[in-house]
Amino acid sequence: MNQEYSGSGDPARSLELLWRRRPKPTRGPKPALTVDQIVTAALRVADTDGLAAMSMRRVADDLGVGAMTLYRYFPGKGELLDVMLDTVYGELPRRDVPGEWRAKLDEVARENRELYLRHPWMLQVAISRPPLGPNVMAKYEWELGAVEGIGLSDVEMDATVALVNGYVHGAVRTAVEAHKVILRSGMTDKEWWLAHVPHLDQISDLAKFPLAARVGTAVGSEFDAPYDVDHAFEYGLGRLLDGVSALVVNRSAPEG
Amino acid sequence: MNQEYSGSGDPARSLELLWRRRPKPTRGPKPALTVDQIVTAALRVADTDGLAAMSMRRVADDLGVGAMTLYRYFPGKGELLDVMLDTVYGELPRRDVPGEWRAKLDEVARENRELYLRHPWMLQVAISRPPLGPNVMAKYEWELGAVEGIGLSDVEMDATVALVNGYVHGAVRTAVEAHKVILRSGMTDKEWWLAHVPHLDQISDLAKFPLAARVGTAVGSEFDAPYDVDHAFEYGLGRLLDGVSALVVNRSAPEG
DNA sequence: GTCAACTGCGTACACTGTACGAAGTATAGC
DNA sequence: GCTATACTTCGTACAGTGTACGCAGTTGAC
Repeated sequence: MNQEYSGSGDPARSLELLWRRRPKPTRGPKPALTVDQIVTAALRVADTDGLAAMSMRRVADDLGVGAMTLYRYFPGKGELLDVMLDTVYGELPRRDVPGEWRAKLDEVARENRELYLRHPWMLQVAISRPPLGPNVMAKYEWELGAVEGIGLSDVEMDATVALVNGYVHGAVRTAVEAHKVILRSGMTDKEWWLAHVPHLDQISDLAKFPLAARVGTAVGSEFDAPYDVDHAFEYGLGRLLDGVSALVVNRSAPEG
Repeated sequence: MNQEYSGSGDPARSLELLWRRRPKPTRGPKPALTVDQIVTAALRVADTDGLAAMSMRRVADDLGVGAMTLYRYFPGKGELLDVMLDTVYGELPRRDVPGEWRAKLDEVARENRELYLRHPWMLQVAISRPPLGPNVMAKYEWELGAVEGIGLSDVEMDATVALVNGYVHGAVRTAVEAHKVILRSGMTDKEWWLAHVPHLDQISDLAKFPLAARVGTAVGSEFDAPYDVDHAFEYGLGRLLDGVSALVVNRSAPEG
């Protein structure tokens, strides 16, 4: 499976694609496709068969054109990924939760989680710099709104949003990988652990790792139900927001 | 660039490789290589030229053998990656910091960070299930030791360690990607932002995203020095440990 | 009518992991 | 010492990948 890279070519060309501001050509044959058609087809492939299946040839095949045709619309695969990302970010409801910052940040985390679960291929795209399309901009604006006016500096606001997003990314990726490996191997975590323990114990006395043996067994026994994946997510998010809370409280009472 | 997958084949064979417990063959020609030699060569390639360059052919070339020779020692690339991972985990100093759990968890985070920075290719390996080699076991044992005896359940201990490790993984990956993209594009974040803003403002009124424009500019202006990357790491880690602290304090005084 | 701009796309290149099978070598058992 | 067998190295082949290049056909501007 591939970890793809979002594009970092000519800014003007990228923004043109993201905002669909490409000037229509006057001469020459009418283009047979549109950017939207290609993005839709690519998203269909990625959603159903995963990012690894989303090759230029496969997307072109699904559209009934030759592979090289796509390069008339996108400079390369990276730019196509950029537009795919911006497009799915448009699915975020971006609800404005009433109340204090914590409820808002919580909503940010949950909506992002839902989005990742709906489009797991997103987790495999390394975004070095965000594609500045309409939906990415709106997402960032909405996320910053959750922590605006609570006493954080601009840089701290960005760091906080990035912290939450980073957490959600990592947590969902772990959960999705865990699920995929169960499908691939046909073994649950418990079965996997139980298949290894006898060999491991024979090769090297497990008593040398008492905590690992105890906790590993406890985790293996309890983490078979999907409930526990949700539970792990809630646990981490709770800790994270508690941590942000400690900072915010500090800022509200700067005498500390 | 590839995101590689660690192997999930036959447990007995994998453990044999990780612990170097392969029974020596009696008949036939003497093997020209050892597992350690191959792992060392593979690590050299990955460390210097990145994970994408670490192909079976390249490693074999560096060893002066044919590509298929490696398959006499490893079932596949995934298993080679497993042994590489376990090997580099052996570089962790695993210092026992005196004092309370927070200092110990802090040390866990910092040592893991150092390791990722020394072997950035680790960030691209999707570990669905950890390779249960000697160093991975020792690492897990050491990490659990940081949160043992402070009132958490076994599952909570595992979740806490996973939370810290997940944070470090995400934070370092972001920092490393940011650094790589600067080298690739020849632009700092600030330059990149300043190259996009004019086009962006022309395409769509930036005033529609007031927070994003304000914070984006602030972040772009301030985050050019390496100091700030460290600062972001410290900020996130501080928040995280604060959050864990809130839970631990709660457990110490169960009347809450 | 001509030309330039534009379209789709076939072919080619340098890669990847690894299945298969051929050819050579060292040893266990006699 | 001979042979069968287990074991080695490794060349070739296959089905993929992104995309550079260039050709052929189509359209609107002049």
